[in-house]
Amino acid sequence: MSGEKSLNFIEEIVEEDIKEGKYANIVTRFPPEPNGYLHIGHAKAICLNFGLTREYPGYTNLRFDDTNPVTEETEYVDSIKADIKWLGFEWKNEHYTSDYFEQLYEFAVRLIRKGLAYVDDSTPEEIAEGKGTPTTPGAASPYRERSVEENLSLFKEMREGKYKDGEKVLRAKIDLTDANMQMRDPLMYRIKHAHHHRTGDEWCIYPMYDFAHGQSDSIENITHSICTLEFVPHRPLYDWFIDKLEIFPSHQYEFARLNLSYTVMSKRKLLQLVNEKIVSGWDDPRMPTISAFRRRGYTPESIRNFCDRVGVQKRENLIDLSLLEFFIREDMNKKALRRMAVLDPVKLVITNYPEGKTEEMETENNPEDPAAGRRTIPFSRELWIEREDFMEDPPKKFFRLGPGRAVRLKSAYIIQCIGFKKDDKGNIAEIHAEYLPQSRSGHDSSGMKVKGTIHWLSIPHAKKAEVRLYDRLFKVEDPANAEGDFKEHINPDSLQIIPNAFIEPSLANSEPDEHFQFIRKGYFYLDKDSTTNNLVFNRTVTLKDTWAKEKNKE
RNA sequence: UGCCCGGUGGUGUAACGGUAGCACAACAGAUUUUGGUUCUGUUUGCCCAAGUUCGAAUCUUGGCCGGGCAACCA
Repeated sequence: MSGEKSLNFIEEIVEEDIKEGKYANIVTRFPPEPNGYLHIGHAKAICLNFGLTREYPGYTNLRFDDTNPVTEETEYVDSIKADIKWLGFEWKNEHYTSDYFEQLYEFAVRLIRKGLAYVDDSTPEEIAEGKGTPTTPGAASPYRERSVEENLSLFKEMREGKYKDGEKVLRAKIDLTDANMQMRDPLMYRIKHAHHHRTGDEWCIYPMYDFAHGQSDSIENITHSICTLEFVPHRPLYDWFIDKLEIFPSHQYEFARLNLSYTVMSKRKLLQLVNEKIVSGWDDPRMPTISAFRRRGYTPESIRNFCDRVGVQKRENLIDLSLLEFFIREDMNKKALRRMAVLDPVKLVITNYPEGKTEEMETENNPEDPAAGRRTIPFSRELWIEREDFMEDPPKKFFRLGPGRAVRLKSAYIIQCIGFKKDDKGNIAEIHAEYLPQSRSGHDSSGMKVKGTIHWLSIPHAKKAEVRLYDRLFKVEDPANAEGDFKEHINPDSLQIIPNAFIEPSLANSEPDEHFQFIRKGYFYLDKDSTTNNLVFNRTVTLKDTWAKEKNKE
């Protein structure tokens, strides 16, 4: 295989189907339930489904699987559409399973007529008991042998609202002894006197997912119906419905869902984090949702590249968070404008620099992209530098400031530390240094070489901003499968707010959608909480930090 | 204990009977006015056992291990 891209197993199937002439065009669909926000796991499914119809002739539908009115809301419909578009994909048709309710009802009637479905008055407990266990066969319900006529009229009455929630259900009549639990007379319809986000109060019976999903695929002529592994045992049931109903044979293929380390991926758990206010909302930048990644400063490209790289397979997986971080760093390195910001300031006084003097220092916006241009930054006698860039008693490998040590101020002068002051509590309050006038950036005739370069801001010129630093939401790699409740593993330091960070003047006019690198600190993105008077920056991701590793070795 | 799915370096993912490769991570070095970027190099792997074959990660059989299935959820 010389340089050819290797295909995943679904692409292989599609390619084979097209080659054999089974289909001239393929149709796929992305079928979210509007009961939560989309997460990075959905992104994988989106890239797969929409990606397939980019590579091969055909199209992809968006279908909202809205068969459970109790949990579904229009807010979720809107967020899902926005997220798919943001990721860069377009659907051909927008459908809702609820659009097929009448058709599905008719399908159910058809099965009753064939003697393949019956109304059951049993309680949920009785039905559960009647299903048996994986190792013991189930037993028939006493209502299993009702006549077609009786079933027809009872089902009609169910629809008409004659019964209360839970009083009756419609079940498929298959085989209570099947080794596959899904085939033991599964429920097709249940009664729910609930308001539906689209059909309102028109219906009081709703189809189960298992009776809606496959048929909806069939109605839309979906050729390759792609879903996750947990539905593998359901496939024989879908095939059974298709066979008995004699409708378009859509085929289901299953892949392993994406798991990401240090987070959770189930909508139920994410909803808990939102409802219990552990995070500020579905788009809290610590969440693994698409809207959270967007807010945090991730780009569609980075997420698509990530999804490409993780591949499509049937084995369980737990992807390293560092892989996702690699892709956003890769993208940001090309795009982000470099800026100076001091997050934890300490004052530096250049004692031999004239008081009141200001110089404009020129510097590049992005060393990786000359087209990004250059800008100037004001320099003066008193500067903010990062507290961690000074050590009173530094080790040999510390290439920053310490008594007697010299560093380059990025795009400005080389300075040498000549002393420092402490406050009452023993904290460093002020650092004193002298600069080398001949060492000005771009005009350096000092002949001096220094090992380190640090960032800085002129105190009289610096502006303030709020900066939010995020870390992984959980302390353990796989919180969902860790000992105890997943919430016990929340990382208490996942959010650090710096209300008064300093930023360079040019940053004061930041526009939304601009990505920045705060030099030596990481990539940052303007948060939606920003106002003209109070800019808020989210840290998208840190830079790789080999010094941090070096420090940890001790 | 029934049925189904799956096991390739630390994590992902290739190989389609013919030299186990790629990415991330890790480690070492070079370059660097970001301890970033870039570049170079290194470590680490076919779940086990039999069989078929000149040759097996790949095919067969048996084991072992992991996951899923018994919601009026999807």
